[in-house]
Amino acid sequence: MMSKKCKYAIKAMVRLAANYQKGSLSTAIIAADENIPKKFLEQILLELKQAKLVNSKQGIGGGYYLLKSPNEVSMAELYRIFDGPIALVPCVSLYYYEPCDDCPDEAACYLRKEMIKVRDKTRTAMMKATLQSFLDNQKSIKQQTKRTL
Amino acid sequence: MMSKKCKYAIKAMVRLAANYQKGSLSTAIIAADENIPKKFLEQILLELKQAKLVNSKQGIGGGYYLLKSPNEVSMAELYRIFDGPIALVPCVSLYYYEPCDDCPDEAACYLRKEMIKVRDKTRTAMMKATLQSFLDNQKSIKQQTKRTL
DNA sequence: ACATTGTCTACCAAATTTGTAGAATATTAT
DNA sequence: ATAATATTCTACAAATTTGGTAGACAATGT
Repeated sequence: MMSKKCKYAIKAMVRLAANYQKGSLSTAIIAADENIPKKFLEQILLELKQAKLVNSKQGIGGGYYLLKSPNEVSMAELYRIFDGPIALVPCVSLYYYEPCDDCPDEAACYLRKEMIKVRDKTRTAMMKATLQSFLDNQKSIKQQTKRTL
Repeated sequence: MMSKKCKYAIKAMVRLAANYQKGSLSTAIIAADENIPKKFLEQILLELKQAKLVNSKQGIGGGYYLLKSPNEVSMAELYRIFDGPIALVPCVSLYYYEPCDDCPDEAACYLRKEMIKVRDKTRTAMMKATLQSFLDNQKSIKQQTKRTL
């Protein structure tokens, strides 16, 4: 499971993506719109700034804005920032590699091959899930509810 | 990431799979072979028994043995027992469904579609990773080290 | 000057993880 | 019978992670 922090980050990023190149959004607005505790969201947005995914402006009319195009930011990237490795075991992680402490000889590990397969499938799917794809979903959902009215 | 408990469970199950229909193995032996804290492993094996994946015999010569064929038990099943949902968010979990508490209207959630895709890819890969596939890996690794000698 | 908004650090409660401890129970060999 | 072996069951606990809150401070626009 993904942490709430990570899910909040995704929702905040989608909100910023919807506002891409249209100025900045305040934490308060994003928090209210997306149902995220404001003070918690502040920390999250700071981390996103450190990761160079967003930038901010202080003062009245200030807030956060996306630095990259919505199709350049994926769930995989956000997951790694907030929840760490996508891999199920550290010894097959691409970005957070560590030897497993219960594993005396990595080359002899009969788990790795399947762990790598799982990682790759998950990773690919998570990389395909870009902010843009979320925006597209949002749009098509809105279209659908409009039709049913 | 997978919990250590789950990883231990997989290793223990592979060990039992290697001994399938050849009698029972004691906790002590499995713990020593697979580098798992014995007392912790006891708890794990009890949970596996409750899940009807293994059975046990007490007393001298006793221990645990696999109830199902090695190709009938997958990593997906073990993951669910020890780490819960494979899905990244509760609202797309097949076995542990729950509404997300930050989500007012599930039908309007623009995250679900991609979350379902990720879940399905991960799930499929985890279901393909059966105890038998681990045994096969183990065998081919042993063959390989034999050739390099 | 003042209201607004982000920045930074510290703190905190609850849950989860990763075990350990020990007594009780069942089984088997002698 | 009894000793040895092995599972069963319950409780406990330290360390880490999660999901936040609080408050002082800094920057910015009007």
